Amino acid sequence: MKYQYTKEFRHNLVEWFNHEKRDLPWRHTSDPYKIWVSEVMLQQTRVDTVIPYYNRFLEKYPTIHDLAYAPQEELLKMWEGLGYYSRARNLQAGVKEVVEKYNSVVPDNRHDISKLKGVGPYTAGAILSIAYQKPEHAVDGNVMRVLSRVLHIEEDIAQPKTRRVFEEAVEMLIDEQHPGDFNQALMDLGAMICTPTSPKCLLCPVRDYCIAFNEGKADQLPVKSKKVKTKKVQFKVFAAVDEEGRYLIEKRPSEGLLADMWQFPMIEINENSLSEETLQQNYNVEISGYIDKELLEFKHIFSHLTWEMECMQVKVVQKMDLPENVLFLTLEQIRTLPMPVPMLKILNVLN
DNA sequence: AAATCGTGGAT
DNA sequence: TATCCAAGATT
Repeated sequence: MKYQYTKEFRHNLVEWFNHEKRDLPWRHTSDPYKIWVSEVMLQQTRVDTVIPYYNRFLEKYPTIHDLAYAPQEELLKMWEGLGYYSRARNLQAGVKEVVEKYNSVVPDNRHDISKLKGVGPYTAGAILSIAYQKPEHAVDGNVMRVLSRVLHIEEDIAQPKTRRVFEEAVEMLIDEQHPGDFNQALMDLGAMICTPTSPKCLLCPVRDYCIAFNEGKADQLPVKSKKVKTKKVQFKVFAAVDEEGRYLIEKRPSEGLLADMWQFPMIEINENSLSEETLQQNYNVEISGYIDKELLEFKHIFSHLTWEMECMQVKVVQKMDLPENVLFLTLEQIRTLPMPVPMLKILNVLN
């Protein structure tokens, strides 16, 4: 874009934002901690999904100190259903570092803030520009889509190295007087006008400066390579209840998928062995009978894999030594533990 | 660089 | 039903 147009572009964009921006909870604060929480929750997550989580979370943890020393189990319960649970643990680790190393003041420069757990290039720029009015780029999917059209950039936005192209574009265009509004304006424009499909170009405040619109190519951008489809894994899941109504429950490992979340025991279906036998061996219990062999059947789709679950309710007899991270608990107790959505589905069909 | 890491809504 | 995808970060 020619330099004499950049001034009009940023003015029209920010002016549009001032009139049309959405009223969102995190837009009623300038507390860097609260901005931080919102930005982490919003990573790969829709605004409508985040809003109730954000409100509950900040009611529970009003200050950075409240979050820094919260019990991890409680923290994960607050995050339950939001997904990408490492975000919660990284956020707490980052917050704790700010409390202990920076005297509870969130750093106001990219060098320091980028070292915090869970704070990548986008989140760093978002906090710096929105909370501290620093002229820093904050390039997310919206920004890449909008600018790929405005500037007619055809690089594959699925390629990691492409982000730098858009960061440089923002550095050229950004309103240094209102950097937070400018960055949020690009994102709101992407969410409300310059949408992935059927962009509302006739309502766009910057269509005069949009190369793709003026060439009738808005719907052909951005260029994004496709991803592979999910792999399928089949499990037998056991609601294994003892004579006192307590269920076998286990905590997942602290790394990898659904880290530190609790689940009913699940055995990957194997051609060569019975899942019931594996359950008894792995958990050192004895199945004494079936209550419901077809309690529930469903599939749960993650971003990169699909779980096909066949759930059954069985009677079990406890033995002496349970493995680590395995407990027998009542349903009431289990409901206080953080569980992933597929396990909540099973919990919901038990009395 | 490419995989991993959740969930629910839209098309 | 299938696919995409939404304010990404980590490894």
